[in-house]
Amino acid sequence: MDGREKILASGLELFPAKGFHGTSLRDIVRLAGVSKGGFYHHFESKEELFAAVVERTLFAGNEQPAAEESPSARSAEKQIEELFFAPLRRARSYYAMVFDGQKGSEIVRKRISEIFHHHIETCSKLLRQGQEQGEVRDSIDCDLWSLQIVSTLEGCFLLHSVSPLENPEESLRRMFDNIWRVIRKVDI
Amino acid sequence: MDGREKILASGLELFPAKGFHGTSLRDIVRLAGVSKGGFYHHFESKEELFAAVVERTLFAGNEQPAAEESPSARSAEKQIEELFFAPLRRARSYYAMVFDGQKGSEIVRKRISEIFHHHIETCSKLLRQGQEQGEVRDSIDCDLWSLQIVSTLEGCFLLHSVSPLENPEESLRRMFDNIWRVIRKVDI
Amino acid sequence: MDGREKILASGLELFPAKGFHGTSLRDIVRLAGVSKGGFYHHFESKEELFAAVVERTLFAGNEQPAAEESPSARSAEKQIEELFFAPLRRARSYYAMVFDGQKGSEIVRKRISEIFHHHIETCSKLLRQGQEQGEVRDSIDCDLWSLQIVSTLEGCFLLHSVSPLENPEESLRRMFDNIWRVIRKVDI
Amino acid sequence: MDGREKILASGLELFPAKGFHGTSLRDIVRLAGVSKGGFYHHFESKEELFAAVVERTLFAGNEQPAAEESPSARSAEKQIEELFFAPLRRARSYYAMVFDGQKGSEIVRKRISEIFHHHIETCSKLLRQGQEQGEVRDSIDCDLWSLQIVSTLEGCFLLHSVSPLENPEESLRRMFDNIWRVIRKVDI
DNA sequence: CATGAATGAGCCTTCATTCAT
DNA sequence: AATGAATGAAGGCTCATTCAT
Repeated sequence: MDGREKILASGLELFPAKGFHGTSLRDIVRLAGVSKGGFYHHFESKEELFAAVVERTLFAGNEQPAAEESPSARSAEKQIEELFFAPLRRARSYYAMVFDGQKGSEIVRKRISEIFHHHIETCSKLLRQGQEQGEVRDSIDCDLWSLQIVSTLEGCFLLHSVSPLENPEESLRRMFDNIWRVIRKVDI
Repeated sequence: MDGREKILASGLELFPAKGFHGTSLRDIVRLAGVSKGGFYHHFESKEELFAAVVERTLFAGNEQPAAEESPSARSAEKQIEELFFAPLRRARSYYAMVFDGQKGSEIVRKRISEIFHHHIETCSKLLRQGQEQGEVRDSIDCDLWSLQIVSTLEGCFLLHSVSPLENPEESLRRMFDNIWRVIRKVDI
Repeated sequence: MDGREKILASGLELFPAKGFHGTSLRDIVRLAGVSKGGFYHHFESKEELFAAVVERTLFAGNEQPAAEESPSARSAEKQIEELFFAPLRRARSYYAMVFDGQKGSEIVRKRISEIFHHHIETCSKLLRQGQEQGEVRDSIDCDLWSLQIVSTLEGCFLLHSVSPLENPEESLRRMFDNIWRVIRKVDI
Repeated sequence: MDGREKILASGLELFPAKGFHGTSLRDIVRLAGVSKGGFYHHFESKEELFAAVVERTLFAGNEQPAAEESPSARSAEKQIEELFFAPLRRARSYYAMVFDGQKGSEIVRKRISEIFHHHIETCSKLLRQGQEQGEVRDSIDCDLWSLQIVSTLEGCFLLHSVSPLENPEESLRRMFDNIWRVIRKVDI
């Protein structure tokens, strides 16, 4: 493993664990066993290393499905599943890396966690109310659908925040409709 | 508007725009028109202000639906919609605030944006392939459902990263099933 | 107990425990249960309070012997003993208060402690060597006299540092002679 | 003289003159002619430099006697004298450095000085009273022995305050006895 | 008498980056 | 290619003190 690779490995370990700002160059070069000069020999800046680490984290191991151009024999479902299930473990690393605001701040992390839970529980309760009032199908698992609704919305907000969607409100509304078409008691 | 309120207003403006680490106390107190000492008279730390700003951003204006205990006359759908659509605008602020890693780093921001787009497009392409092969309903909007799939997964990862779900893989798989039950050509 | 007295009591508690610089006005007024304004109503500055606390610590309870002018019936030994033994307990408070340099600095405190011990042990060892070589009386307790020698010297340095003696080297040498006249094997 | 040495030299000059808290890093690096970053390249903290300076002040030049293991030809008296007289000049630096409480506070310094003098004078007066009443040998120099008594006690308090003695009262009493055995008129 | 919000200079420390060797 | 001493701006935060109320 040469210098560049050792530095990348350090980044892969430190950024997810401590975030961008929580990781100093000193940490990186110490773990990698290179000098500061050595670091700048391989990377232009700390940021460049971070970008490289994000890249590896999100992509490592699933470039193949994307590259596939010809209609595949495998089902779309299978392929999509593969495309997204593989990153599950990497995903936490990724968010940990990028969600820098909460690092080192138990106060903030806890508060955000509480807020998310509050959303999920409120939604779940409303779904159960809907069941009681004959608006929502009795057969659905309110906790699961609550998670699904909140996940969808949070995910959409997230995507929109990183790179603006053209018409986020419209998109959200249509995704919302998709969900309600399934869980509403009287199908249209 | 007294000192504390002016500081909060500054935080509400600066954190979403420049992230936690990108916003210095100097920026905050200058904008608020108070002294550094004044800041620490009202808040214990920069972090405490950040937590307060996160709170306001995510909660301001929609505590009411949660508080409602008695079965409401309004439909669950309507209420859930209200619960989550109101925060749409605030949400971007929120993610911008918390997604600190990308602040001040155009390289990284762009790369993450590219990666998300790549996911969405790959998924969309696979859905179209599925339509061609008779696996996926012809009537669905592949772009919308691709966005919905990616949003759901990203949102779930996000929730899991902030506060671990009990069985994230199982939950993800069941949400995935929910989706495929709708878009698969042959209903079960 | 009025305001001034409550503040003094706080100082008496905090300065010995945390030193001058380790004790903030905030600590003082909080413990005393007065406002900052209240503090400055009773004392001109933090320093003035410190001086008042030093005063009380070193003098409380033994002004009497000093005031006594007429030849007393009690023996000088008894009186000197009373003069200096009473402050034993206060003394630690006093030094703790004034030895500010080591507060909050375990490194420094430990090092100084080591150095003192090293002095005492070295001296003790030399005395024992002296006994073996017939220079020092066999009957003396080397550990005790080592402590006595070091105490005398440290104390002299200390006095000299706070307010310069006229001829410290001469004084030290004569005190040293006083000691050796007692412990040397062959009395002159 | 390299960076580290220049910084140490600055510490050796500034800490004794202005105390730990009275000396700012700015002072140190300015005098040493290095940058703040440079300082932290050589020392972990201001405290570490302080510890290093204490070390040099108290030990420079007299490690040798301590190292000597084999019975020496020189007399114990000579060696002890060397061990402790050398530090006389350094001692003032040392106490000045560590007695931070009085720095910048003429009020306090003066008061402490007064108190010490008061002790010495009171003791001297009592000794003279003892001479008049036939309790104390006429031949002793009351001023010198007063200084010796106060030095011994202050030194003992000091040692005890920095690192507690096992039985300070007992030790004090025995040292006191040692002194009185010499100065009391009627030997027992 | 008493309050406590406000001050702002100053504190120690960290940081990514540079460059002579 | 590699080193690591040096940089110095900027960081968050504390402090004794003041003063309008």
